[in-house]
Order: sequence, then structure tokens, then C-alpha cells
Amino acid sequence: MVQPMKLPPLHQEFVLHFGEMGSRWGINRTVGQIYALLFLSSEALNADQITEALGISRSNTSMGLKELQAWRLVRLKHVPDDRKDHFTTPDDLWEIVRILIEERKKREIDPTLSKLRALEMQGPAGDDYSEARISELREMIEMMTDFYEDMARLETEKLVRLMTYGSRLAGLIDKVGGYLPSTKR
Amino acid sequence: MVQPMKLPPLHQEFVLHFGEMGSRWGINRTVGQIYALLFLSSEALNADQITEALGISRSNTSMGLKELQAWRLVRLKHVPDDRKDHFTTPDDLWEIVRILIEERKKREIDPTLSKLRALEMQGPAGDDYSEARISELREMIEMMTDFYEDMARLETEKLVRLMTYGSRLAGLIDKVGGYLPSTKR
DNA sequence: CAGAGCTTTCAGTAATTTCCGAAAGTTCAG
DNA sequence: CTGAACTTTCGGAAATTACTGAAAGCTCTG
Repeated sequence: MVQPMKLPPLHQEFVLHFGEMGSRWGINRTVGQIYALLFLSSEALNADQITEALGISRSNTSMGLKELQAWRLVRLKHVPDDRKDHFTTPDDLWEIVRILIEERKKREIDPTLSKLRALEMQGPAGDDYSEARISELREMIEMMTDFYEDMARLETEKLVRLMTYGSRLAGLIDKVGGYLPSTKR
Repeated sequence: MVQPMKLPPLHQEFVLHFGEMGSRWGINRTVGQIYALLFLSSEALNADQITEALGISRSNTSMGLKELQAWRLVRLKHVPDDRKDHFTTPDDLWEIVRILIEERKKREIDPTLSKLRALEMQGPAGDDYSEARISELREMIEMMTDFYEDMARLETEKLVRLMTYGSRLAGLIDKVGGYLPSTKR
């Protein structure tokens, strides 16, 4: 930390925490800090304000904002009578979660799913065991991503209801019965 | 890639892919490769076999295996009449998914949850907006992790049934009605 | 209890990633 | 069109992370 941040203690701690966690989340320290800062800020901030609040270089701020926009976690917002670009985070947390899941899926899962499909296409190329393992993996990933898509389609209110229903869901399904997929081949 | 791998083409491609994806998944290249290799292997492999198959150093293999064991993604398996340690991945994919979610939660979410709680404890320390934002975030994370725990408790068979039920779940909940939590404050 | 066979640790090097300041690029008011 | 205000790009320095070979550390067998 070259420059000290000038922020209220709460913001300061929160920002530093997101900075440290950044590397575990697959983003770097400053990107985490920028996000945290914007997350806690009730108004949109411009790049210079961010640069100053975090004590980082202007270009680093620019890079960080670019990356956060690529993640759709930060948005441009125009402030009347100000030529500078201002940035905010979406304020609906559910939206943020959806975005996070989708973007992580796009980066961390989709490429592998394509690869698995491609490997299966190539036809018999390994032993039976590894081929079976690859198909099984692909099926599992498809099932989970399909389920996520189904859930994502629901309105937030229904989703919340469903989640708070928790483990009782299982009983509900039992009553309805019916569909019985094969889990083991 | 210093040493060429000697593996069947299918394994080779799969292993290389996992290596490349490693960085996105928060593990390094060799760790990804080791996991991929074990995942496709019907028998447990020892460290020397891994070292040779991947063309990496013995110590690197040792480090990688240690990390994978910390993740609980790879296990020791004793092979009769062989003094060397042998390693495998769990073969139940559902178990692997559970482990992955739990470990990621532990590393990527739990520390933040603690931090948020601690910040709330410290009492009024910022503006109203940021305090509200922090509470809201904590509540959301709690709701999601609680839901996950509920789901994780279900037997695999029920879970599969539930997942394939997909969006129809919403209708089901509607019928039962009842619980109506407040989503917005 | 010696030492063969195996595993882990460690210190240094290599590779990668992050970050900065300077320069180039863009946009818009006058 | 010009230049002021702002943003992005770029080359290289600094920091971090990954990897290796060598040495140290275990743990059984005989």
C-alpha cells in the first residue's frame, strides 16, 4: 500500500478485505478494492475519485474498471453537468448474484463443457474407463447448468420462497412422485 | 512444457485442458493436470507415475498432491505389496461436486461472512447506506449458504429428482403457498 | 538399529502477473 | 479546427507465484 486511503473506517476495512479476497475470487487486489468501494457508495464515483480514495495509479483504476465492466459488475452512469464517466454497482443483490454465477459459468465451466463435447465427438480414442468418465462428467455439468438456468428464470420473489423452503422441498417432490431418472448407469 | 507427456491422445488433451483452466479455477497448471490425470485413470497412480506422465519434477508432484489432498479432491489409497503411496479421485461425481462447493465456500465465502458480521458488530461506523448494504449482503449470503446446506443434506437420488424437476418447482411451491418472506425492506 | 526406499521441505531461479508513469487516443466546446 | 479535458494503451519495473534440484526427513525391512 503506497498511499494511505482516506476513507471512513468501515469502508476502509471492507475495501481492504475485498482486496485481500480478490485473489481467491479470481480478480486482483485493486479490482476487488474498486468493486468494494463502489458497492458501499451511494452515489456513482468517477475514476479520479476512485484513484484518490484507494491511493492507486490512474491507469490501474482504468484497467480495473474495464475488467469490472467486462464482468458486468460495474456500470457506467452519466451524471448531468459532468463530463467524466461515473461508475456504480447494480443495487439489486439478486441481480449481482445472477451476474456472478453467469460470468463464472462462462469463464470456468463453458470452455470445459465444449472441450468435453469435442472429446466425445472425436470418437473412441482412449480406454473405456476414461471415455465413460468424460461422458459422465459432461452429463453432470449439463444437469447442473440446466438446473441453474431453470432457477434463474424464476422471479426473485419465487426464488426466495423456494430457497427458504429448503429441505422441505424433498418431501414435496416425494408427494408428487413421478419422474425417476437413473443416477447410476 | 519441458518434457513431452506420454499419454494416449484423449488423456493428453484432457490433461492439457485442465492445466489451462487451472488458473481460472484458482489452482495452478500442474495441480490441474495432476487432477485430470487421476480423474481419467481407472487405477490409483503413485507419485512417480504422475511425475513421468506429466513431465514435471518430482517435488512439484508432491506439492500438487498435497494441495489436492487439502482440497479433499484426491485421496491416498494403499496398494497391496507396494510401499509407495497411490492416489485417486473419488469416483462418485456428486461427491466431487459437494466437496468442490464446500471447499470453495470455505475459502471464498466464509471469510467474508465473518468479516461482514464483525463489521456489523462494531456498531455504527459509517453512513446509513453502507451499513444497510453490508447487512443486506450478509443476509443474502446466509440465505444462499443455508439453502446449499439444506440441499447437501439430501440423498443424491432425491437431489437429482429435484434438479430435473427444474422450473416446475416454482409451481409446486405456489400450490403449497404459505411462507412469504419479505424480499425488500 | 542400519540403511534402502520413499516423501517432503527448502532456497534459489524462472515465469507470470500486477502496477505505474508516460505517451497516445478520444471527444467535445468554442 | 483547435485545444482542453478526459480516457486508454503500452513498455517496462516491481511484486507475486510456480517450479526445480538438492538436501533433509520418514518409515519400514531385515
